[in-house]
Amino acid sequence: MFKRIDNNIDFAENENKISDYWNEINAFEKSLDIRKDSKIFRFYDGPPFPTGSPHYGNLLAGVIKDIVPRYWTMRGFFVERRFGWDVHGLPIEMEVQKELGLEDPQDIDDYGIDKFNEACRSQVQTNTENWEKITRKIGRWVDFENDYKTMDVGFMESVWWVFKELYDKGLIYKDYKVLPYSWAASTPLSNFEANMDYRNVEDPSIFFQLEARNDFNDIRKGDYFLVWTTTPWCIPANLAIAVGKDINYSRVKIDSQYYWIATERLQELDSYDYSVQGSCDGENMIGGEYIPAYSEFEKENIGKAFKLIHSDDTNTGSGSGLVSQAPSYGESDFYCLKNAGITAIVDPVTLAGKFDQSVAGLEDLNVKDADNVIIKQLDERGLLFSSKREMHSYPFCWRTGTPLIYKAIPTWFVNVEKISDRMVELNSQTHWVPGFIGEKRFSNWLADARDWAISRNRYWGSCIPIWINDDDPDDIICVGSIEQLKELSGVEVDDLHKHFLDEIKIEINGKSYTRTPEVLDCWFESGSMPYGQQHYPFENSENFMDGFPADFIAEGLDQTRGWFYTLTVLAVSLFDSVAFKNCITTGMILAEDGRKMSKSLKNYPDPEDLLDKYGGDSLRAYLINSPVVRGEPLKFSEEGVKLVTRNVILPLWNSFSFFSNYANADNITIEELSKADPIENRTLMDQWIISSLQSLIKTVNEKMENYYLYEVIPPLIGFIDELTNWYVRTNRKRFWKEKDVDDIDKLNAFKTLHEVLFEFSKTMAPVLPFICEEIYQGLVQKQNSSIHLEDYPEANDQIINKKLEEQIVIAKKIIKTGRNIRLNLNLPNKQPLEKISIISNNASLVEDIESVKEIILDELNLKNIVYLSEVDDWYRYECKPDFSKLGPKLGSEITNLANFLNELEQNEIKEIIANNGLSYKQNKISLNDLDMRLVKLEESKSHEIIEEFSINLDIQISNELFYERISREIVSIVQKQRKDLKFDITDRIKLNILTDDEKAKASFKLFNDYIAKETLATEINLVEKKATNVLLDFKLDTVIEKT
RNA sequence: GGGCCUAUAGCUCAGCCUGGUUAGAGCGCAUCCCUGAUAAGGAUGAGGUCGUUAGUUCAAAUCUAACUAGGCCCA
Repeated sequence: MFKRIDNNIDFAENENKISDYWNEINAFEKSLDIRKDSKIFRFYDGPPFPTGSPHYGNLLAGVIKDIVPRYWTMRGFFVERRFGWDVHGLPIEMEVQKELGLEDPQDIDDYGIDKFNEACRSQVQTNTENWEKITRKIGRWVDFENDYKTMDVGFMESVWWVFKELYDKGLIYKDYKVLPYSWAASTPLSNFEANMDYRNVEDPSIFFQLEARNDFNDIRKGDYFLVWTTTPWCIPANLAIAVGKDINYSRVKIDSQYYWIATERLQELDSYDYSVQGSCDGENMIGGEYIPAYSEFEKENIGKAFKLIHSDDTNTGSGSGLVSQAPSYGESDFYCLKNAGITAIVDPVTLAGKFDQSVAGLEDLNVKDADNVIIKQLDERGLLFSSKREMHSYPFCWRTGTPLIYKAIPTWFVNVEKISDRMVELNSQTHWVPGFIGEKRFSNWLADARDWAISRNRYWGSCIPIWINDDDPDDIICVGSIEQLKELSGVEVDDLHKHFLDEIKIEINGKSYTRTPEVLDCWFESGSMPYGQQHYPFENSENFMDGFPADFIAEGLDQTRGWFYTLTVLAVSLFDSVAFKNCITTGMILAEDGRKMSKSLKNYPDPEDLLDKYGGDSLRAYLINSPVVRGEPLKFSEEGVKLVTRNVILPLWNSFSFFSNYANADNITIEELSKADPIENRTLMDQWIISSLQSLIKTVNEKMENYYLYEVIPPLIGFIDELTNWYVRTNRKRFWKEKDVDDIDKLNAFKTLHEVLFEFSKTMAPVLPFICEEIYQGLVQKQNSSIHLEDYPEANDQIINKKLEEQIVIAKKIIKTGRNIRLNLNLPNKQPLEKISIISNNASLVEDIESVKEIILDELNLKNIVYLSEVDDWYRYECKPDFSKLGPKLGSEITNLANFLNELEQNEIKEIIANNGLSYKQNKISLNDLDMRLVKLEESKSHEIIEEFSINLDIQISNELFYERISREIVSIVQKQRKDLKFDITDRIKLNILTDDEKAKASFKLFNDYIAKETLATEINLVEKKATNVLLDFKLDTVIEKT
């Protein structure tokens, strides 16, 4: 027995029940178990940071990472889905620091690194619960028990292996790198982190003057270079001045002094009385020497530094065209000096962001506080030319909120530049969706890749496994496993965190080695996840390659520089291979106002609340049917989620509840359904909906196999519309026919709908796992079953009937136009009409329409279709060139042709049609190259053109037709009454019709059987009486009661 | 400063790759119809200098260039 379904379903609550059911029967485990020996489809879960609760971007990624694995599982693959956690790194450390009230690294050292790291470990565990809850609510099946965390000892050991492999290949080196540096967190940051908090702040903008040491080309000894900077604190470490070799510079006289400034920046001197004494290009100045503002580092670097050098970054948009260069404090400065052959570097600033003791007057000053002191010192030395303050955008530490500085830090690098060409080459093997992400954005990024700084001066992370000789910094040992560490040090550890390793010394031949203190960038770990999650190569080494590279990964656009990149760098370095074969990249989800979603602005609905309101399926459908799956941004709107619920989920549910309720009412069982006719003996509509579904399945499989999710969802949703608005609506009557009248047709209808719902919910199951499960359960009624254990449907070409599908398209057009005619003439559909004329001389069209005749008659409430071939009585032709076809052939001549065609007479056009074309100025033009349009001869509301033919509705209403109208109105009234009185759909009634109108009585006489049948009236009486309710142009009452 | 993406109806977006003379949908709005599957459905209508400018072309929303604005990533 099929169940009675309450239409007022609460989707969220229902989903919760389904989740429980899945847990009960271990559906997820089972779906993996039954595929255990199948071919492997390898999926990598991109590890999220478990800080805060998941946002819509995480949910979107989760949805895609659910749809694709569900699909391939149903296609018969074994798809392991292990949840991954990226638990190391600054975010967690900062959370813990805040909780423990530890402000800076000194505090952490005092508190104890061991206690601090253990606090981080337990913080991770508390944060993960939220994720599990929401993951369940969006219906994602993923293994939380057999998850991997980057802090697992196995994972960390694999990271060591990765590191050592790279080290052995010569891809790891140590150098200075100028990095965004947070003095408060006492650590260099990634550029990514540095970009997270740019603020507009006021900083000094000063011109200072440095004296030329010697004559050099056009430069005279004693001339001053006007140098510009917005970071005065860098001046003590200044080692060069950058000019642009193609920029023109002027030698200017003010009073008795000579200054050099870019010619285009002379406006800076407008308030001075100056005269230009000469000029030359920067090219000629390169190599000139000057006397630095601070003498502290002069001696050791004189001759090597304090020179004019070229920089591409010099411009004349602001400043003076001469830029102060301090290689320790600016990345471009660092590279400019390197390119100019200057290797000197000085750095008087400590890791705490304060000056050390080397510069007089600046001792222990924070760099930002030093700005003013330095300006004063310059002034005292007569070197300050001018000073003001300017607003500009400056990076701040995203965690501590203090300004970042740039600083040369001893850093461990991966030599990415060495492999970047190979990365680009290999990347072409990966199938990116959408394509432009991989072909353009990611490929460009790989081509321009810079070496990757992988060390962090922090605590909670994988450790760099390098031990350095205490007496010789060039003598280092890279350790690749716990076993090797034991051999070298005699200590066996079962945890590889910093507080377990820092104490371990390696002694060899009387030499003592100590571990380098840095930890690894946590991106190094996320890039290592293919190996880490398997504890490769310490375990799983035999079958590792079965699942590498991944068949599929998915993340947001932001990960092109993150996870996608680190996976690629490491896979190319280790195996000369891509890390993933298929990658779906999603766009960013913005708030409805188009800005970033921001917790403080509260410009978006809370994900959990939203899920509780609309359910996971709705959110899934909304996200997956949006621009994000094409890599474009989505402005998230709750209204959009609501609309999807209404337009997709509800109609689907309604078509199921329709089936189930009527099957229940008629006691139809699954066994009985099997007695239905084979498809080819069922009605055209039955064959049509089945054929449409098979065509859909074909398309869906094609698109899914290529990961084009955004081309899958629209056809799926389109089918729901076909099913509910065409199939169910046009076939309703067959379902509620009385028993014993036409049982086999009824059974066929039920069987068809059952079949279609069954196949369709399987097709839709990866996308909408909850509602499809619920429908499936209702349809199959099998204990411990789940739709997600089924095989995915594959199209059966035998039952695809393209011709029929096209015929229905024509029928739909006729029905639509017919309804329009009724609307314009104020002829409601309840009024039956005698006939419709199809006006065409195309025999095959007549044939097509004839085969779907019944549908048209039914939908338009007509008695007959007639075919008229005297088209001249109805419409004429207008003829234009088909520009897209003839344009390339004729060129400018096409305008003349258009004019020529426009002036043709009807008989001339007909001749063209008869000749199947014409010749025009030596060009043969076939009928196909022309654009024929039909135009009505007379203005008529009942006659309309439909592309290549026209229809005319007979609008004469005979008495008989009007009586029939009345009977339909009566049925409608009674049905409404039944509904208002909350009668069950199966309740039989006694019906009294009260009226004294002659037409109504006539109608009753003719149609009382019809009325009785439609309203399930077992008894029906006409009572001659004055009535009160107005019906059409008379009065009539109906009274019903249950029998 | 660089790379990539976006700009089309009041709002959200198709169409652009492959140029073709009537630029489409959904929502919203207005009017109407239908309803014993309906937190529904259907129809009709109003609503567009296709971001700006220049170019290529017989023909530009579509191709090219520059510009403007926004986004993402990088510097």
